[in-house]
Amino acid sequence: MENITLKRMAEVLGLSISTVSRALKNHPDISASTKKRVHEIAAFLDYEPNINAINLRSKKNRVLGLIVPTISIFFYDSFISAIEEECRKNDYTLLILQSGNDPGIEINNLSICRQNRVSGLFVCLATNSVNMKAFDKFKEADIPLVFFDKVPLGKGYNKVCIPDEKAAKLAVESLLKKNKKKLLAVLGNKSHSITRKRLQSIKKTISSKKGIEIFIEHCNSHTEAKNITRQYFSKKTIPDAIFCMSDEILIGVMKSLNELKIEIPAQTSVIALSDGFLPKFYTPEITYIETSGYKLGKLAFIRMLNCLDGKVEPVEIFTDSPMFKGESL
Amino acid sequence: MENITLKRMAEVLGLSISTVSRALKNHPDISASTKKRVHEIAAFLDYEPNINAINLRSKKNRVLGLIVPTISIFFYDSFISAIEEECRKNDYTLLILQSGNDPGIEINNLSICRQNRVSGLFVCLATNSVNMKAFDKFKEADIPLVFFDKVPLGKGYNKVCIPDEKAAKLAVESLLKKNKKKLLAVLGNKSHSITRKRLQSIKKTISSKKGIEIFIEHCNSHTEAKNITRQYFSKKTIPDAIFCMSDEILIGVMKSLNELKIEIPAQTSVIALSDGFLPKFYTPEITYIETSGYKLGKLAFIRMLNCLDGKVEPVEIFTDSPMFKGESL
DNA sequence: TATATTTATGCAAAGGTTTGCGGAACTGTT
DNA sequence: AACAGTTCCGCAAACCTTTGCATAAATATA
Repeated sequence: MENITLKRMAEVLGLSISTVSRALKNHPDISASTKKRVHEIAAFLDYEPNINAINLRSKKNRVLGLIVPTISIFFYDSFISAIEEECRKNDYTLLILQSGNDPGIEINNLSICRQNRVSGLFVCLATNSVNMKAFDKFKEADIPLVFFDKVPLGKGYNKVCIPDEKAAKLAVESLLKKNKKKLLAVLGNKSHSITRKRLQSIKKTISSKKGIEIFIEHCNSHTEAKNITRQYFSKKTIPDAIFCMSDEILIGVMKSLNELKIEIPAQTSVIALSDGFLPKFYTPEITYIETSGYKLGKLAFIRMLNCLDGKVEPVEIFTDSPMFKGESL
Repeated sequence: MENITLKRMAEVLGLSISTVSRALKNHPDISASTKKRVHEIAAFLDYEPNINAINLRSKKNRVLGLIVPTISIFFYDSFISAIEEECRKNDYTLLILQSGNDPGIEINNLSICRQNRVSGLFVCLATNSVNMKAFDKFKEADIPLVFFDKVPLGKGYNKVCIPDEKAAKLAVESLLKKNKKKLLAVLGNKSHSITRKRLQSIKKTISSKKGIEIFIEHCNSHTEAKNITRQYFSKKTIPDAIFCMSDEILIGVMKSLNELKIEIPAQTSVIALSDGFLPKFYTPEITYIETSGYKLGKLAFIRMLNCLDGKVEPVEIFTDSPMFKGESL
């Protein structure tokens, strides 16, 4: 089926292309009657402007890139969901790419983004991304970069983050308030910025109190989290509280506790940083500090719009992270 | 920063645009030495072809659309993950849009897809989509449509599906084999094609057996599933098995069973159709028939490529759906 | 040496849209 | 009747790439 273009409609109506174009945009130069005719034929023929021509002409692509380790994991999916919503509302097209946590693929994805002339880019770094050179090229090209979740170290980047320190502090304080003395903290990959921040905050919060024993463990998957938990809870004296850094870790931890028939909170308390979906499906429901991918997405998008508007000074901003009380403390 | 174009490189090298273009594509007309010079400068300047110009010129967009009720839910996220992988491998750009189960937004999304001149479109219908007219326009325009999961009724569409009948049958048979007599089947929205198919298969499977009691319930969320389950399990005589049509339902059902401290499988058995992620995190692990979004995505993509290759006769194809045994029967 | 062939490159058009500028055709003013 | 001011519309260029065709230079053939 032939594509409907301005040219085609111009022919049909006996007008010039420019007149048709202006009529569709309600340009004041065009008479009301002509506008009416043009709009009618456009509706009748289901005219849709060719976005490639528009982009080419305007040298601006209303496309935003989004690079994420994987789509199908808690947090990222809700982040993406928020970004998609906003893109749709703001007439942006969203180009989603997965890195699979592979820095090589990540570089490739950046190339795809440049080919697609993205106007801006959301990035959650792969675990081992350390060389920021490929990202810096975007900055040089004045393409805004907004990092989220796994963000780079340096000062010169836009970062939209969970308030890691605050959230971890809140969680640990809640445990201390319940007089817990022997804590197990299960954290994610050491090299992640979020892991470092959360760990640091935990240590700092503990340090002001006396007589608290804490075990710090790192893991890369729910399976590892499960195994670690089993080790600790197969002993005679078990921790009286567990801090889970993420949903993925919570899953592993809970699996172990359930298998070992550890009663929550009678034998041990559980608190997690979580997107909020999972904790409600355990019994008892798990108390958690919300780390909402959806909220983070909304925030990241606002920051992106600001960047696109010219506010390019890199900033670091945070979502709120309220506590939701379950029955697990 | 100025954009690097063929023209720019041609100026730098003192060549014509066409020569540069051909050199980059290793056209035999161009001398080896010229090719070398061109490739070098292209690499040096980080040249990336302008995809809009290419698309405009070729009248073909390597863009695939994907419309889904929501990204952040089991099954869809893994479906999307599979599609993204394949798009990346095959040099397609993926345009993901959420309908929020709203037929109005769905129509809008179709319009966005047409603006973006998608070459093909994956669709999971919104709950209440009944008017296929907007979709049929794509068929008229020879833009392949591949429906998945929630598919339309008629014959004339490509459908990539879970083998609903087979999977439901397998699940129910497993329950019957364990001598279960009083079944609760919790299903999703009545108007979904998948619900109808699964229900029909359940009834048929039961009908050949004598003395089986079955309760059919429909719901639209895990909350509803939870409430329904509570009703059934607060009575004196409780069902001795539950069939959960999806992960979302499984979540609600399990929440109720856990709250009521119903022992699985001692007091009641549980079986589900599931993407496979959740069942492993319950204790005991839930036996499930796999309905893999990831596999479905891979299959859908293959079908899409075939369509784009000209094999346009609409077909209905199915993934496999093996059973994974947990301890819940 | 004159002609035919090969090799290497350039010209120009097309794809669809936007927009500055110019220009008819009118309306209204002296 | 001569002029200025409106109103409405069209021309053409630009955005970047690809590609059929033409052309110039170099080589081979007679």
